[in-house]
Amino acid sequence: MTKIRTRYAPSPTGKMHVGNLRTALYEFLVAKHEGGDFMLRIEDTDQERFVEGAIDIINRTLEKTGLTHDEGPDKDGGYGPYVQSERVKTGIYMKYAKELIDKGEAYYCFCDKERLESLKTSIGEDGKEIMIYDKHCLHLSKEEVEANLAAGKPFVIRQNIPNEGTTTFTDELYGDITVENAELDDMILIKSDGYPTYNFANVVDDHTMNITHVVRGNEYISSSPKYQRLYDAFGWESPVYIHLPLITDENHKKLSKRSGHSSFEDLSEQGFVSEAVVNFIALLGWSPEDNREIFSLDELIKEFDYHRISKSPAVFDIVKLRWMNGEYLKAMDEDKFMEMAEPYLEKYLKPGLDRKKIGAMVKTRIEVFPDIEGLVDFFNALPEYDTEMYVHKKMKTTKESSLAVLKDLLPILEAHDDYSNDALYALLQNYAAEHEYKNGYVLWPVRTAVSGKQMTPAGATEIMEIIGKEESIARIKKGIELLEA
RNA sequence: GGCUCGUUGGUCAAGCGGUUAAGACGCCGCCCUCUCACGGCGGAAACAGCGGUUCGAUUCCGCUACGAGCUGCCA
Repeated sequence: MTKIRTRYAPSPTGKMHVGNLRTALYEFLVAKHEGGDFMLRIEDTDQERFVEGAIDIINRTLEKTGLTHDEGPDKDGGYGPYVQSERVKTGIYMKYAKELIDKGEAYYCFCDKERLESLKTSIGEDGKEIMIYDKHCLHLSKEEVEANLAAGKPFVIRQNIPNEGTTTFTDELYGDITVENAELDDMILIKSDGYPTYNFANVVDDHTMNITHVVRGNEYISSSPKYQRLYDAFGWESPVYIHLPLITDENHKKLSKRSGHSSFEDLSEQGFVSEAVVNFIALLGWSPEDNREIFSLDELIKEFDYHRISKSPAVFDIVKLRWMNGEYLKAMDEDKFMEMAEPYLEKYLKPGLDRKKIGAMVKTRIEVFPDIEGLVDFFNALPEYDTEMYVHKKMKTTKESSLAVLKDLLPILEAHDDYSNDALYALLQNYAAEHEYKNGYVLWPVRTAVSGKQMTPAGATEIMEIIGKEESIARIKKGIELLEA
């Protein structure tokens, strides 16, 4: 069996969309699962849409996600160049286009904008326009074509598709797909600027670069019959096609910038770790044989069987991604977690607080790093709070009981000097036992007083350990004051 | 409008003619517990509709509905 070769062929037009990232991931996995090669090819034939810096984003994203390519612009594997604009200079596309013209499978077209415009017909209420080229230039005589060319008249080269018959191609997931040739437009192969269209370049490149498996988004299914005709016209063996289902937003529409999490960069900024993102999108449209959900990239390579890719579109559920990210955070070793959490802790905590202790508290309680802010804010300063918080049914506490406990405890805590968690806990537990109170009966009011919050990432005594004796006493006094008011 | 593809709980999904139709997220309840979270246990919740084929359809076929994609000198 020949070695599998796949390619990720993005056009450098901006951020890395998660749909594109998933395509890249699947292409990578299809190849790596069988020990094949994964290649990066830059499709920049549309100079108008080219965005400066977009190639850097692609490279950076691929690197961060671990989708390392075996060949690409920066890694020659003997099939270069790997950037289409550079391939244009080699004349490869024009050469193959002319070959098609010789075979009668393509032809020069000199129609100008106005004529093309007149071919448009609008349909439906929304004023949508469609255009089917009428093969006008196909009927030009050889002499006319020569004359036009000699006169330097701008031209494009179109694919010649007959009006009769059908064309069939085979997708690994969707099976045979057949369309009437009459439905197929004579698409442009070479643009008037001499650049090939994606439609043409992709066929020429995939063949000349020896790509065995073409993995791409579902949106290409409609044009695949045209590509198939190109392969057939050249007499080339067509690659294995694997078309991927769409990823949509919660409204089942194409993921857009508006959703706020449509690109890998957005997600990184929102505090998601790349391993979780990769794991999550792997499961958007593919599932393993067993019920496992947490996969490292290496495990994905091992388990990935492209036959199990689904055919229906998937909604990008940010809530589940958050859960998965939380799983990654919990499983992360302490050092790495602290390293990644540090910038956030530093940002959200005032100096002097024990960031290491607080980081450990927060580890099982956050899903993404920015969640830290809302959990630790009370360490910096006691927030304003409602004394209703002292009332807790299960702890059997009321405002009165809380006030009594706090007043009772104040001198004890003032006299006590060891503000370590263990010592404080022993002290309070002891106090509760002496008075035959349940632990919660005394700990609830203390925790409320020192935090001013309904819920905290730590217990009363842990909080006191962090903020220290002076601040603890001050907050308890404040609590007494509020309760007495 | 035409063509193509799709349709299992709110979401991701297993299933590939006979099942009490998995599992996960989310939601709810209980337990654990110095609150919350973690963890453990349990619950509600689905085969789009209609016709075939078949002894038997979520699974196969057709139609309808709904959704999506394509219909660019964009990819």
